[in-house]
Amino acid sequence: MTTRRPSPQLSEQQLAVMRALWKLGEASAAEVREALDVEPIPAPTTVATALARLEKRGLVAHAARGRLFVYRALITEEEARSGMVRELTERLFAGDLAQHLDHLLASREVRPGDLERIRRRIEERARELEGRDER
Amino acid sequence: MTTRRPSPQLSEQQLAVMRALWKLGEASAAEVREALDVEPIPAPTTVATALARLEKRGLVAHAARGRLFVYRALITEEEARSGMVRELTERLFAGDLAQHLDHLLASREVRPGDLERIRRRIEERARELEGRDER
DNA sequence: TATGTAGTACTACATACGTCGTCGAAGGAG
DNA sequence: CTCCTTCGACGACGTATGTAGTACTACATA
Repeated sequence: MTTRRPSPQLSEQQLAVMRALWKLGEASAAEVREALDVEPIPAPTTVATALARLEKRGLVAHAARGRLFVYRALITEEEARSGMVRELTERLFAGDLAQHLDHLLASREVRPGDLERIRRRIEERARELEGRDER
Repeated sequence: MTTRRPSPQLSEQQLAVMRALWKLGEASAAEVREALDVEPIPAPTTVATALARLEKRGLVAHAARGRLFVYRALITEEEARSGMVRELTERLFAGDLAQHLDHLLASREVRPGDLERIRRRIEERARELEGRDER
């Protein structure tokens, strides 16, 4: 079911915060800050602000543990990824997944190994879709 | 070499303006506005502001034709697309193209027809990458 | 009990963007 | 020559975001 989900557009900094939460599960602002993989490490208040804003957007939530706030992500990494990728497909390829795939395959950085890997994926996918997806 | 290109992150509205320019080649702000595929159609000044800001970012340029400004895109649609897709691959898949492809193939919206199409694409690509030194 | 510390809340400032209103100059219509 | 229309220049306002200082508060400790 397609639950109403907040828009998944995340900036690099916001993604960094979410990644920390995905990794840690639950964490205080300070712990998130420790786990951030960015440089320079922002001030503690910066991280707190980022978390508060993400909460306002409905992407994270917090619970009070004593007077410490413990945050957790409300969407999974996979959901965030899917949303952002879908958004790009929408924007750039009018929602046409195949065009998006085409574009990637045409890109300069494709290596022969990638093709092999994708071939296998396609066969897997084809088998998956065979028995199930008829309407 | 990789010429320093302006960051390709474009919002939906900015993309709409760029699309108009790509379609028209050269156009005044009013012509761009006419060609915009958005609703509601923004005020003329809104389009002018958008163009001015895109120019500040180095994505478009203008020349005076009489007292009218004629704008043109400084990047191609393909360049914009590539930049934005690359950026997403970077952000979400640590730059790993194959992972990005995997993700698309795993997506719910893949249809059997897409797979066929991609299969052919892959074979083309494979031939291209192989016969590199003899063309 | 007096304080220092830690942690959230609030405020602030800058940039980017979507959206326009208004002003002023430059031409065209009379 | 005067008035109206047109178009760029500028400024404005609201939201989102990155970044952080300051204020307030509650707990631990001397």
